[in-house]
Amino acid sequence: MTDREPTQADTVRLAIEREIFGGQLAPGDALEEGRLADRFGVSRTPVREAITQLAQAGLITKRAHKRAVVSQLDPSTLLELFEALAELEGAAVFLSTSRMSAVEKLKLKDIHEAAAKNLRSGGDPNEYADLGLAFHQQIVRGCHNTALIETTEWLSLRVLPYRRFQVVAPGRLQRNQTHHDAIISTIFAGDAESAREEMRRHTLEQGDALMRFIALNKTSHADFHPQRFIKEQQI
Amino acid sequence: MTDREPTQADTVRLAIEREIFGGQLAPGDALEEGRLADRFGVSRTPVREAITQLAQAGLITKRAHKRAVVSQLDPSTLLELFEALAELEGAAVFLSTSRMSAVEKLKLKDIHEAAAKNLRSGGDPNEYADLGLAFHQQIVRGCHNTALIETTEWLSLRVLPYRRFQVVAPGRLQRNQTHHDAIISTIFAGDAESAREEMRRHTLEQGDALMRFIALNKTSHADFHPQRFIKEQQI
DNA sequence: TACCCTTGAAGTGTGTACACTTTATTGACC
DNA sequence: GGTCAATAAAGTGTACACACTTCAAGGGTA
Repeated sequence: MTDREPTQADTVRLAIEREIFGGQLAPGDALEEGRLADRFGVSRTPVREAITQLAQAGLITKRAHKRAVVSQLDPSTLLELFEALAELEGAAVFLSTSRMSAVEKLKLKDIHEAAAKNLRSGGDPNEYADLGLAFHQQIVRGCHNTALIETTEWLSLRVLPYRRFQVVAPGRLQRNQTHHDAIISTIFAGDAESAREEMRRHTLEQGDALMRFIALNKTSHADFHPQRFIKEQQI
Repeated sequence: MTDREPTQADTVRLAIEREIFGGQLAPGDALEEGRLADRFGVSRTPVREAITQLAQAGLITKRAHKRAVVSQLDPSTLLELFEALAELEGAAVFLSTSRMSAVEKLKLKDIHEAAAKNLRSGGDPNEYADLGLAFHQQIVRGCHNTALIETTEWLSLRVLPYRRFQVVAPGRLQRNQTHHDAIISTIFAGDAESAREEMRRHTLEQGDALMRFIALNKTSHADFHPQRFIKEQQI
């Protein structure tokens, strides 16, 4: 949708994205064009362009003459996003069930089994989280509908800073894996409608679990810093 | 997602949008920053910003150091978009069935009946098209999930320049109305799953009809100008 | 003291200049 | 005449300057 060889605006955009996902920039933090320009050693022009793009992607929020801020997702918005995502991923798996190639299905199984192994051997929860994301991504991409894939991943991006989260909730991992078991079974059975239903329920529950976790761990969600939590609470 | 009081960049963006939907700017047309700046009496800076936003919205396509171009939707892309849209609108109506208020349902019925009346009395097909869009929009918004609504409307925007199209296909209107009948029945019956299914089928068929129309009316889709066709072929 | 107005600083929005990339054109060479 | 390289033209990407808006602090008035 954008460029071939990266322009400075792209470089800046990617850098800001990384900082958001990495937790250096937390939801609610303000982005001041001048400082960013200095920090990245460019002028304000490409910074402004990067901010515009990120705003359009929903990752940051911008109003005229006001500073841009990293999008703050309050619980109800988060719930809405997960509900929408559940529908989109459900739609994707519905199509994927009949459209994934043998190779793609095999790769999905590999990811799933790597996750199972990680779980049995008590491996790194962050690695498990990555495998979980890969699992979802592999299914979504299996629908071979670029528009649907891009839309789903666009939405997914917005909750990504929060999604890794569930790894810290006790018992979540095993339950998550059980869901994935069910999903993969329906896919291999070719039961598209059940696959959709399983996926919807699963993603919705991820959202619920996240909500509960937030409610338990913060009195206010105003200064809520996902990645920092991960670091603090991890084994 | 953007501003409160419109900045020049917003004004330009809206103007370009209107020209795209109005057909003055056809898919494939190049947007040259300098000329647009002159035409709107502003400098290139706000024009660039408008273009960036429109590119992110998918309405125009941009690559580094190349001129921006009004997005060209080839048939396969168009088909993908309609398939994705069918899933999204299906998801929305699934939720809307249980979430629409009595007032919202009434308004939906009003729109539907106005469309029926237009059809019986052989009214303006363009008005019918508008009512059709309103029908879909009313259902989508009934799901009360901002994320899902915005995502659906975002996707819908991309096919909008093509969607009005069906009005010129013979027999389409009546068939369209029958579909809407079915959808509205399932909603009022509270059968969410059937509503989803009806909606999916309906939107998919809209896409199919459009594809057939394009195939019939153009040897090449390269210089395909939606709104001009509407004007030429209308009663 | 409370309220409002002024005033300054900080930061965004836009105009303009220029460098760099792409594309079209010309002319030389085969 | 056709092909390719050099060159000019066009257009984008970025830097910088300045105007305008917002926000906060301070001072004057009731």
